[in-house]
Amino acid sequence: MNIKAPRGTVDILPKDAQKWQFVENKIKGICDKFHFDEIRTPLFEHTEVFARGVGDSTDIVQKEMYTFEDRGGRSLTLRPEGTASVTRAFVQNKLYGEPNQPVKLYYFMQMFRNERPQQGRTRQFSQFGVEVLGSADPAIDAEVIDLAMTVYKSLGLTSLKLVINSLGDLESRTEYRKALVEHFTPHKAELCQDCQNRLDQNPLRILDCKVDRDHPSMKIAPSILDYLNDESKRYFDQVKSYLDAIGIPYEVDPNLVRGLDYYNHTAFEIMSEAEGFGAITTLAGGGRYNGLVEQLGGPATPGIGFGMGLERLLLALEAEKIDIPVEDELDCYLVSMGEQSKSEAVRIVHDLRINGIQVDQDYQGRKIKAQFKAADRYKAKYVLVLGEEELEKQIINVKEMATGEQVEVPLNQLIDTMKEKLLGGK
RNA sequence: GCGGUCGUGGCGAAGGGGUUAACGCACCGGAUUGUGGCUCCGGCACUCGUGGGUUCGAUUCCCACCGAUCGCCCCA
Repeated sequence: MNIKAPRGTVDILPKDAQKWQFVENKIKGICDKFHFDEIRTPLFEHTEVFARGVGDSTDIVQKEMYTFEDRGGRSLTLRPEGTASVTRAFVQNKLYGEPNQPVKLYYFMQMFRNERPQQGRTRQFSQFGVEVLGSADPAIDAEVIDLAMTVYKSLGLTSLKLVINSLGDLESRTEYRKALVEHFTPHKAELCQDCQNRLDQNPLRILDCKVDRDHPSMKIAPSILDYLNDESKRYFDQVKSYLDAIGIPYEVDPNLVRGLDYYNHTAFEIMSEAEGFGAITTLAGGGRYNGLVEQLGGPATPGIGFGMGLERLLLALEAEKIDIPVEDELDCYLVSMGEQSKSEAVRIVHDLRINGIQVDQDYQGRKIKAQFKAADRYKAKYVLVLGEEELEKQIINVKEMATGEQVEVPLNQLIDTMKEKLLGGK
């Protein structure tokens, strides 16, 4: 039997799980302020959802999906990203018919992509994401970006860079695509294999190719910004002016095209510039996808969202040396000895717990001294000592570990006493 | 899919062809027959990722494979 977790998957052990909880709770609090509601969708979808939603020409669909057949011969795929799934749910459940529009959703979901793992990239990973469906107001674009930035800032990150671009509407994009094909075709033979394919399938993606980055034709390639029609240009300007109004600095990068097919108008990416961060610096990416709902069979509905990598968020926190508070103290530890005290100990532990007191005891058959050592290791604030003597007198010894002071408490007053000490009498 | 580095106890880590594989941390027991954090003493790897080869003999040398990790393409 292979007892190792599959490549590209990791266990999140208790110490780290606390960090995850902290981060998740923080983010949920922010989503609440922004008035977003949570959505949860299935771990897998019919393969077409991603093939059509994400786009056939993308790396995700072409080589990274975990696709399998179920027993009925249906092709299913573990979700590689959130937007297509959420949009499918939006269409299927007719959320476009809800009175409250736009529909503002957030999610915490596991994603799966079959890639070679490295720092900040695993085959199963976690994303926090947001999708707003039903509004084409540039102010909501700014709000979505604001939400992402607020998450990072509230956790204490400072070395961030927001990059934005506009891919324009369908008309602008079509014009631009034509111009790019014209521009690159004479150089086709000099481009990398990937880019030669991209020229036919998705010429925009040539722009963010790292291999051909320094090719002379790249530097003089037409810019999308020159091909935006008036409406697209106005939309982009408004998004930028709202960002200015909020006070979020950004950098416009005409080469930022994003990997997925469904984007138009606003595209953005947030990167970490922290020292010692790995080779992968993208923390979050997103954009507007006004045609996606229709593509998945719903009524024409604009949408915008982003996906934020949580593993990368935690890496960024580490890189900026931001400590996440980890709760590692224990209110009480009960030390008992002797057969008779054991059943009394079991009862006391139960009673304390249902009265709101955190307490644990020994289950290893340890001696007194070792039980105290354990209590010390657990950073117990109080040790409750129960032995034959105490039992006989119907009392229990309560020792405060920090001071070493120990007092006798009648058994029937233990709960009140501990509530008093730990919960301030509440 | 491709390239670099690495693979010795729970963790960190030394070593090097030859009777018992350092050391540190952690853990367990004792000194202290019912009280922690300090100290001292003791215990804790049928064995050095797996398989094969060289050799009288390999954890140490060679090969293959597997795994981890970092990087490339791309992305969260």
